[in-house]
Amino acid sequence: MPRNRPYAGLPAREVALIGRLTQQRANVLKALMAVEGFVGAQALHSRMADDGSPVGLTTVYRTLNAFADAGRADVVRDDNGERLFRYRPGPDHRHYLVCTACGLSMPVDSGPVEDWVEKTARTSGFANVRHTVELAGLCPDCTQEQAPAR
Amino acid sequence: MPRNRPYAGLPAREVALIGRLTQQRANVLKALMAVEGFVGAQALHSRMADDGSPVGLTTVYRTLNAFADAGRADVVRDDNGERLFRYRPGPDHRHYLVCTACGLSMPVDSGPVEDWVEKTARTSGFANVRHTVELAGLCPDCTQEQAPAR
DNA sequence: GTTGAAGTGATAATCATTTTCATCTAGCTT
DNA sequence: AAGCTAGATGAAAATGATTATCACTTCAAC
Repeated sequence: MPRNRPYAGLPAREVALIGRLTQQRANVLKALMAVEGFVGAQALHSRMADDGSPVGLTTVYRTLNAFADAGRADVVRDDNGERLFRYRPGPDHRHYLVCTACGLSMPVDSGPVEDWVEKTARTSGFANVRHTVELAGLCPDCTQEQAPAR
Repeated sequence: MPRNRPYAGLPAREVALIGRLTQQRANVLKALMAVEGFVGAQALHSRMADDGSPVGLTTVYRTLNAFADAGRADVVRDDNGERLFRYRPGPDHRHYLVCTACGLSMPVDSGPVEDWVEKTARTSGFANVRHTVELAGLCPDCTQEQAPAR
C-alpha cells in the first residue's frame, strides 16, 4: 500500500476541502462514498473496522462534519435524532426518500418543492430562507420483509 | 384553586387524547398553549417552574410526547437535535416558516407540498411515507434590526 | 532533517431524552 | 364514603449520540 498517497482514488476536488491529507480521512471518505444510502457515524465507524480500516470514532465524526460543512455530504436526522450522512457527488441540491429500515435512499424530483419554497419565501417577507425537506418510509424490499413476518 | 377540575379552561377535545386527567398534564398543556412559537421540553419545564406550576421534567417529556403522538402538536428539531414542540389548535397538518432570530412562526400554504409528497410517495413504491418540511429564515422585523447594525 | 501546526484517538464530559421504581392518585366500584 | 388498582408522577440513574480534552503523532513547509 502506497504510504504517501493516502488520497489515491479520491476525486481531486474533495481533497482541498478538508485540510491536511491523512490516511484516516482518506479512508473515511472512501468508506462514505462506498455506501449506497445514508449512514450514521457509528455505523460507518464499525463498518470500517470490519473492513480492516480501523479509525477512531472521533475522527469519523470530525471528518464527516467537515465534509458536510464543505457541502459535499447531505445530512438528515432519523427518528432517534441520529445524524445520517450521505456523499453528494455534485454540488446540486437534492432531496431523498429514505428507507427507515435499511437506509436506502432514492432521489426524488424535488422541482415542485423548490418552486414552492422560492415562491413562499418571496411572498413571506422573510429573508435568507433555508428549507429542510425529508421524506422517509419503508422501501419495497423492507415492506415485503416486514409484512409477512407478523 | 379548584382541586377537582384540573382541566378547567382546556378545550374538551384535548382531554380525551391523553389518558387520565391530572393536574400536571393540565398544567403542561396550558403552558404549551400559552407559548407563541416552538418550545423545547426543558425550556417549558423551567418556564413552568418560574410560573409557579412546577412539574417533573419526566412528566413534561411524557405529556409532550403523548400530545405529539395524538397529533395535537408539531415537532421539529433545531440544529442541536433538540426537539421543539408547538401546540396545534386544529387537527389539520400545517407547515411553518420559523424566524431563526426571534422564533416567530408563520403558517404557510403547504398545499403544493402535500400534493407533491403524496404523489411522490405513490410513485416511489415506498410504504408509510412521512414527511418533514421546515422553512427557516429571518422575519421582516429581525431583518431590519440586523441590517443597519453592521 | 527539523519544526510547528494540524490531526489522531482513547477517554471523559455533555446533554437531551428515556428507564426505573417506589410512591401517589384519579376515578371507578362497592 | 371507603377501598381498590391501573395509570401517573418524579427523583435519580441509565442511555446514547456527539463533542471536548489532551498527550502523542504526523503532514508538509522550510
